[in-house]
Amino acid sequence: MQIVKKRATLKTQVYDYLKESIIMGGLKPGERLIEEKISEELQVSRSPIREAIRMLEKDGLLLVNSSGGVTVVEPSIQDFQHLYECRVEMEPLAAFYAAERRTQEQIELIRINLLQIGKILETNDIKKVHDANVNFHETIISASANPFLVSMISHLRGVNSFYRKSIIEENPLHIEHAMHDHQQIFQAIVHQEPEKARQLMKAHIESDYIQFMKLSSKSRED
Amino acid sequence: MQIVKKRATLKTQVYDYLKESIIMGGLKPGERLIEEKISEELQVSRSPIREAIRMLEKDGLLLVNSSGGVTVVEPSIQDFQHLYECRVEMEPLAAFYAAERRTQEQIELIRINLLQIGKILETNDIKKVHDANVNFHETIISASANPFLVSMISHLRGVNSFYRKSIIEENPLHIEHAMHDHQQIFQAIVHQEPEKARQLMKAHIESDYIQFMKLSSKSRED
DNA sequence: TAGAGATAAATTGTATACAGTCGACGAAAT
DNA sequence: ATTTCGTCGACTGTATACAATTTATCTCTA
Repeated sequence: MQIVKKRATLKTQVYDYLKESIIMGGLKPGERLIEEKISEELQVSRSPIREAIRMLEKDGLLLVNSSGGVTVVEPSIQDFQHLYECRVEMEPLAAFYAAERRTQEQIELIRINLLQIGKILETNDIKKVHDANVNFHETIISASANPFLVSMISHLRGVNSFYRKSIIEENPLHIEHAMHDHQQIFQAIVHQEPEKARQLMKAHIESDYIQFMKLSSKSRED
Repeated sequence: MQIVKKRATLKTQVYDYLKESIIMGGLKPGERLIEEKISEELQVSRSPIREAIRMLEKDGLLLVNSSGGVTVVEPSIQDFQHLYECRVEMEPLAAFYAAERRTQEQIELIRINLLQIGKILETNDIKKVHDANVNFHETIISASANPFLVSMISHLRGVNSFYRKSIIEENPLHIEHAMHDHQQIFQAIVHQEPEKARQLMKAHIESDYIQFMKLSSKSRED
């Protein structure tokens, strides 16, 4: 383990900053990024900025149009459908391997996470509940101990976060329901029941998807 | 559809060149890339090279070590195992959606591809057989009409190609077997039987995996 | 007024210069 | 001989300058 943190390079910092901005909504879908503007804003030359942009492009968060300009992606309903078609297979797969390979520490991490969610629920702090939920999923994914799976799912979840800010997670009923799912998935992982973990996770993601489709069709009626 | 090809920028050309070199083996696993060297070799400044490197890094083909230098990834047997754990779920998923969504043109593409393989087989040109096989898979993946699936699988297949150059595909029995699988998968897609296509593809990839594991364990004994 | 060119402004693409960092090599000290 | 510092060379990181393109603006014409 490295004790002294490696000095972060500018390109890394710019990358993190832009990614955060996109996911948190500071940069809106469809918005164009101007290298010079970012350069002024962050007091950094264009070189590291351009490298960060190339990375975000590969992450699927930025889109280059034919004439070189880059814009924040604008996921369509169709995109979300495609996203879920992937998530609904891959996260259960991660749960499967997590059940096989999880370490004792990882079990503890999840246990603590679940306890936290319980407490946070009482405070009604939606943002924190959401973060804790994301944390639950990420811990399981990383417990799958498959780097490809980890990277692909985090890619999906990155794009996914465009809608995560929306109302879905604020639906109290949905949260209760999710909590219950999480508990069950946790048990399957603790007891090393891969197939069960997979199926529970699949049902969980599917219910998330249905929830999303309901809300998005409702918002289109408005 | 854009008729006139967008003038390729240098960063794109460098990216393509390096990617090709890595996949084709001109750049060997573990080999370090020196920006200045590439710059001289291609007569291009370091700026576009650096951008290309950032992209290849995200593709999982290059690895940055802690002190900044980049090297070509050296996939371990474990990596291939992880790779297959993903492929064995995702390519069948692609076959599933391909069976649902394939267009008439795509069916024709696959049909032609299968005919070609038949002819090429007689000539014993291993390289061409291999290319045609890759083509078969790629057509199906793109027929799934899910951009996330397409991008993730092509990512996997990119890394996968490190071993594709090996003997596996040169095993004549394996080729015959693969041909048979391909025919069946094609039929399922033509008749729009998603679940059947999925299962056939799964069996197909699994047999590929078993083949690979056999060969790799054999080569370790040598 | 709409449209076609012609300019100018904005923005990206590429090259180059220079600063900072890491590692190898070697000399001095023990 | 081994260790410890320097020092030098090789690279990478970042800034800046300039070229090439694209986009906006303006003017002229029909």
